[in-house]
Amino acid sequence: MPEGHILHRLAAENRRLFGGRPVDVSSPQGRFADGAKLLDGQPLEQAEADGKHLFLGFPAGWLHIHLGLYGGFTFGAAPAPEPVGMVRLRLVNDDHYADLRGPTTCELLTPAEKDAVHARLGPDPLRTDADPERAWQRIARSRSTIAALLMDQKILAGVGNVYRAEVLFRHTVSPFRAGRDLTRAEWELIWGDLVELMRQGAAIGRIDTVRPDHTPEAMGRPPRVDDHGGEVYVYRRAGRACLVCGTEVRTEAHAARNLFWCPNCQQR
DNA sequence: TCTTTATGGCGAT
DNA sequence: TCGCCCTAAAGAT
Repeated sequence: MPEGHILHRLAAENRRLFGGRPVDVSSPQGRFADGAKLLDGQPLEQAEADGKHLFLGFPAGWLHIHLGLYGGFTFGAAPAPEPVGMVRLRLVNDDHYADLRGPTTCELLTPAEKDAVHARLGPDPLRTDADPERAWQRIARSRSTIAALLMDQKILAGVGNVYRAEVLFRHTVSPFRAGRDLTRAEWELIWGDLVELMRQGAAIGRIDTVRPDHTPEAMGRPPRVDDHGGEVYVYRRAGRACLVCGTEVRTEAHAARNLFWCPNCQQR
């Protein structure tokens, strides 16, 4: 269930549980057996995220993990139980274990290869070294829709389908507007909002985007939590009433991903 | 016991 | 734009 905020949490969690001490590394499923053997018994020295990429630093190299659409970590207290299902990677020390299932990527990289991954990513709103100007330069010149641009990891790293839908709603921007038709002021508000929303998402571990004045409580409706565990305006709310104006929220496949928007609040 | 779905991304066409 | 890869859980039959 990974957008960028989750990866930053995972970096912190791995650092907290395994940082600075030797880790038993294995691949119960077998698909990462060779890499696991190289890392087994080494201390975890560093952990960081960039966009949706997670990097765990060991003396033998950087373990590069990308969760893809449905990869995920589970953590628990030692002793680790018998692996359940397809456990690609297992990290264990005296106190804790972590299981990784279903990642798109789980590989060992050299420092140069890791640099190459960073180089092909746009600025990540959750990183202090992010330069939003790099993203703006590309958006301002692009004929692609802002919906497609926000999801393009070369333009902006870490934003996924939920944050895309929600940040466009919050700024009443139609997903179908071309990047080059956005004003600089609109972009600056969107970027600033992403920084704030994703920081909060990283802090609490779920995506909440509904402003206090639009919560069900404030609107006099019964409380509600969406499927993904947070409160959102439009993501996966197709056919239901917009929390602001009551218009039916729409959905449509756009570049192979489901897009959600309010046709009244977000006019072209 | 199936089929579908998912907060991603890649390569082929 | 399409098919495909990774996996588990929910929904349909």
